[in-house]
Amino acid sequence: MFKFEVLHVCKQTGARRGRLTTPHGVVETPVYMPVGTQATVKTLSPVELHETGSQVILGNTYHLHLRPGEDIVREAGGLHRFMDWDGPILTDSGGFHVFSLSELRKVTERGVEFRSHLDGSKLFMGPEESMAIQRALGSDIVMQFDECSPWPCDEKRAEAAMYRTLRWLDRCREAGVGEDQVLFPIVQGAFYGDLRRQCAQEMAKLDAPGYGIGGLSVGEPKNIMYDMLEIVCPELPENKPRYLMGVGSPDCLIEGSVRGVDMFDCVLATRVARNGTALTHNGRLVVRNAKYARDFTPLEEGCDCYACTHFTRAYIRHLVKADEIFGLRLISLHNIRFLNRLMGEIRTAIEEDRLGDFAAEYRERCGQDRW
RNA sequence: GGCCUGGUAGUUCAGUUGGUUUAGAAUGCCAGCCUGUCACGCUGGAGGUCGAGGGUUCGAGCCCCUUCCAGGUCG
Repeated sequence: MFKFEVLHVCKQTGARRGRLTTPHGVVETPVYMPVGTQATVKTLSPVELHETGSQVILGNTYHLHLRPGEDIVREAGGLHRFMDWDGPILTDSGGFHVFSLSELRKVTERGVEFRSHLDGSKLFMGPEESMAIQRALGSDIVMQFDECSPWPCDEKRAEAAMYRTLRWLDRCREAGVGEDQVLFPIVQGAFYGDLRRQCAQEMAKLDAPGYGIGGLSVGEPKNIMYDMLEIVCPELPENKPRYLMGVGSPDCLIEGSVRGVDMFDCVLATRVARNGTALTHNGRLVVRNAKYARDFTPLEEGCDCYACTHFTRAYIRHLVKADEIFGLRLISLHNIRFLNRLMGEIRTAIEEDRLGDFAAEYRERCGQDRW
């Protein structure tokens, strides 16, 4: 029921054009996955998500565990039915969030003791707990419970986290996932090539159904992230999908694909949307800016999304300035559509063996930090 | 017409017995930021002849006089 095929490898770059088959549908890769942390991609309905061409979305174990609690989701018939999304869902393990969101956390070999950001209550999550929660959620792809190192991070600490992630992976496998679920290990090793290589090699031996690459895009320069990808990807099995976690600025999606990544997720598109920034082929467009007050053109000329085919920059700017929710929805809709279209262009470029040219063109047009 | 009360950033207001240098805040405005989303914000910036004029004083947004404006109230 779960399968990944590499359909074509770009002759210019080695990038992969693939197809992932899950119990809830087929996913063409490379793919961008919108993030629905709390069982919703903020401001958008599942119908709208489908209209943006989204193929698979994320849910977050940490958040859904705290609220409403996985027992309620299970009673509802699983996450798909609970939120009425019939496509594939990938769930994060909660490992990252007990580090990034929770104060007063205490990491031991058994797991992580942390305090809820909601009410301060003391909670515990380890590999077994994470697996149990994700089984209850019923996602298609389950991520292992891992330990993510911060940026910067000394090598000793990074090594310890990497080995602990390997040990926790064993326990996740032992605890097991549901019949219609698959478990992805997560390659750690911070910003040390040797650690990354070693971790990837160890995990590759398991011939897992797919692999996460974690601990990147946590504040380090992009070039370091790209270096790590160049070390990790060649070590992973060719016929298994590679998922670069938390990455999703347009330039990173392209550079990641070039280096052999198949799946991406990111909150950036929806977060910046809620702050009045649209993504376009010419870089970011801060539609909130005064210069768009009388601009009666769409966010992006030629875009086929609902926002661009019906509304102007002037109108959307007005909505954002007036704090109208509809404005945030329209930009979210556009941004997700934009990334899905971008991924489509990347897939086509791979099929036509010209992703290298595509990437070069993009770099020239937008530069690295204008996206 | 008489008597009160009040006029300080675009707006709503603080400004202690007249005395620390560039008169503060909120909001709005302008800009930047946001990469496995607690939250949605976070950071910075511009903006005031303190209604006007005169006076007292070493020194006035604060005190005095005149005047204009707004609101209230009495005839």
